[in-house]
Amino acid sequence: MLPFQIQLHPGESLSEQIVYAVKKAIISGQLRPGDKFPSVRVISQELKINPNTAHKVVKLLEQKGLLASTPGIGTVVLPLTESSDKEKAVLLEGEIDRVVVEAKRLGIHLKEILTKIESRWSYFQPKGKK
Amino acid sequence: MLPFQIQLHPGESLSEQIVYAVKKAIISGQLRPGDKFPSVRVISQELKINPNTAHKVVKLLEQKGLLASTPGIGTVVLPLTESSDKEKAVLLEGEIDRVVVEAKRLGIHLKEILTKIESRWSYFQPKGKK
DNA sequence: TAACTGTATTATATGTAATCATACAGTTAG
DNA sequence: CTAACTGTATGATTACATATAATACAGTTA
Repeated sequence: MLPFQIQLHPGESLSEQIVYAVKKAIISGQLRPGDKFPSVRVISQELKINPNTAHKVVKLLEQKGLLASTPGIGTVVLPLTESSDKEKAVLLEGEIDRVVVEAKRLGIHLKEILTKIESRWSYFQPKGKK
Repeated sequence: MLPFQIQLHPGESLSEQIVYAVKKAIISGQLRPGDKFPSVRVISQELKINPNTAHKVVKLLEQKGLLASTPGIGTVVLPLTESSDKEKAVLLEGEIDRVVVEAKRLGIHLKEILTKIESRWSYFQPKGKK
């Protein structure tokens, strides 16, 4: 059993979908700093994907600073780090604009968006489990 | 001169980039309901892209209900329509989650996100021009 | 009629994603 | 030491989406 949930959708990039699922698991506390991350081979077997694709996922998440790999040992989950202002700016200008543009297109009101953001924020809030 | 601004970035889908630029122009009031939309051939010349790609853009925007095309006549901008609850749900579950997940990963606070959303909301607000 | 519109077709080049198959080197339990 | 696990690297292949290219056709309008 993998330490994150994922339901693969056809048409989208496999690796991107998995990367996103792992991100969710980490920020929601399902995967905690220090936790052992499943090996490339285990992931490929569980998800029935090619080991190369699984390795690509781990490599991407390592580049983003979410995981750390050591040859011969394995991969572990890193603590969430405060990001630079530049990284923040990229997010704020990119992802947020996308939400705002789509919301306006669909005729959704500002208040509705703000409420939903807060709602999802709580949804992903780590619970103190275990 | 095209009625929308765009600066093409390499690596991303041409058509998707243009579709997004047009969306921005419409929701910000740069393109208004009833306005004539440039022809496939004009777009292809101005942006130096293939007519087929330009046509694909128009077709996509028509499917999403932003434009309406009539053979022999041309293409016009449609008014923004209230969307169904299903469309809203898709946005809210998809794009919003993406923002929330990324924000949490980068260690940004909820308040910061809400403030930025409001800020961008005003930024795209149509001004009463002309 | 001429010049504009949207639309359709077929072919081609390109880039990327994912697979398959191997291989190598570091670590660790037995 | 050996076996079995780790991450990592490489090359070949398949599949698919994107964008281009070159035409062609039909409706509209001055």
